[in-house]
Amino acid sequence: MQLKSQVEWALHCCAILGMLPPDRHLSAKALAEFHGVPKEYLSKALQSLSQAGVVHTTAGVAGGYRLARPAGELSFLDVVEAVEGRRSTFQCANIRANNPCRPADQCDDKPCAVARVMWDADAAWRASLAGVNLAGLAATLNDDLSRELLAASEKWVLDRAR
Amino acid sequence: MQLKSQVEWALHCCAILGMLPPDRHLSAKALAEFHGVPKEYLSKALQSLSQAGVVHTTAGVAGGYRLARPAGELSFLDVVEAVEGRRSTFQCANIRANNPCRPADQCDDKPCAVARVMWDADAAWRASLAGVNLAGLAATLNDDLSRELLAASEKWVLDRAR
DNA sequence: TGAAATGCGGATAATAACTATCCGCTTTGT
DNA sequence: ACAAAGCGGATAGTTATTATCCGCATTTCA
Repeated sequence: MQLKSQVEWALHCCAILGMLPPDRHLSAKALAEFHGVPKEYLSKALQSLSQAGVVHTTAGVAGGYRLARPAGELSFLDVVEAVEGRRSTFQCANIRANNPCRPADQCDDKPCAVARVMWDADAAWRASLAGVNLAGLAATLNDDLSRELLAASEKWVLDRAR
Repeated sequence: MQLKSQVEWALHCCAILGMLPPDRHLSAKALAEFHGVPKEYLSKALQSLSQAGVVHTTAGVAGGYRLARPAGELSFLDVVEAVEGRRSTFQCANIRANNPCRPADQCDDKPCAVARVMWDADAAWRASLAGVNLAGLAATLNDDLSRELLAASEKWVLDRAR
C-alpha cells in the first residue's frame, strides 16, 4: 500500500505556493520545472487541489495557482485528502457475513469489530496529518535549509509569479 | 491507497485461530470456507503470516495453522505488517533535489521536511494498530456477537481442528 | 481583434500492483 | 504407499497508478 507520488508533489507545490505574497500566483509549468516532474501529470494533482478548495486557480494566459487560504489554515490532511480522497485506507468487505454458522437473514447492528480497529488507526493517521499545517512546514523548512537556498528559491519563484 | 483485501482476511483468520486451544490447528481449506474466500489466494496470506512469525505452521496431511504466540501478545500491527510489509505508506522521492536553485553537490543532513511529517503520520497509524491485540479483538467479538453464533462458530471450528 | 499562454476535462496508453489460479514439490498421518 | 496439506514459483486477469495528448474555454497582451 503506497500513497501516490502525486501526494508528495502536491505537498511540495503547496510549500512553494506558501512563499507567494497574497494575490500572486504560479503556473503549473513553473511548479513542474521547479520540482522536476512532468507538467501534464502534475496538472492533474493541481486540479485535484483546486477542486478540493485547497488552492485557488486563475485561468487564462499568465494564469496559475495560489493557496486558497492562509498557510496556517491549510493542513497536510487537506492536501493529502485532495489527492488521495477521503475514503478509509481499510475497506471492509464484511466477510463475517460468509460465516456458514450465521443465519442468512441476520442483520448486524454494529460494524465489524476488525473494521472498527482498522478505521480507528486510519483516523489516527488523519489526525496526525491534520495536526501539521503549511505554516508549520514553512517554519521547518526555514530551519532546515540554508539562507542561500531559501533566498535563491524565493527569487526563482517570485521571478515567475504573476 | 487501499490496503489489500488479504489484510482483512488475515485478521479474521487470526481471530478464528485465537479460538483454538493450544496445540490444535486449522487448515487453510477450513479458514477459506469459513470466510468465503478463495483458498489458494488465502494461502498466500497465511504463508505471509507464517514467514512473519505470526502463526505456526504444521505440515503434512492434517496440517494447518495456529497462532505462534498467545493472542494477547499478537497485535493488529503484527498481522497487518506481515501482509502489507513494514515500509512506510509514504515514499519520499526526494524531489527537493530537483530544485534548480540547488547546487548539484549539496548533501542533505536531514530527511525532507515533508517526508518527516508523512512518516510521523505513518508511525501514528502503526502505533494505533500496535495498541490492539488479538485478545482484545476476541473480547470485542464476545460482546458484539450473539451467544448462539459464538457457540456455533466455535463448534464449527473445533470440529475441523486437528 | 487576434494570437498565445494557461487551466480543464476527457481519451488513451504504458506500467505496476493486486487478485486469482495452477502445478510440481515436500511433508506427514493413516 | 497413498492422500491431504503447506510451500514456492509460474502465469493470467483485473484494477490502479503514471503519463501523455488533444480540444476547448478563459484571459492577457500586442
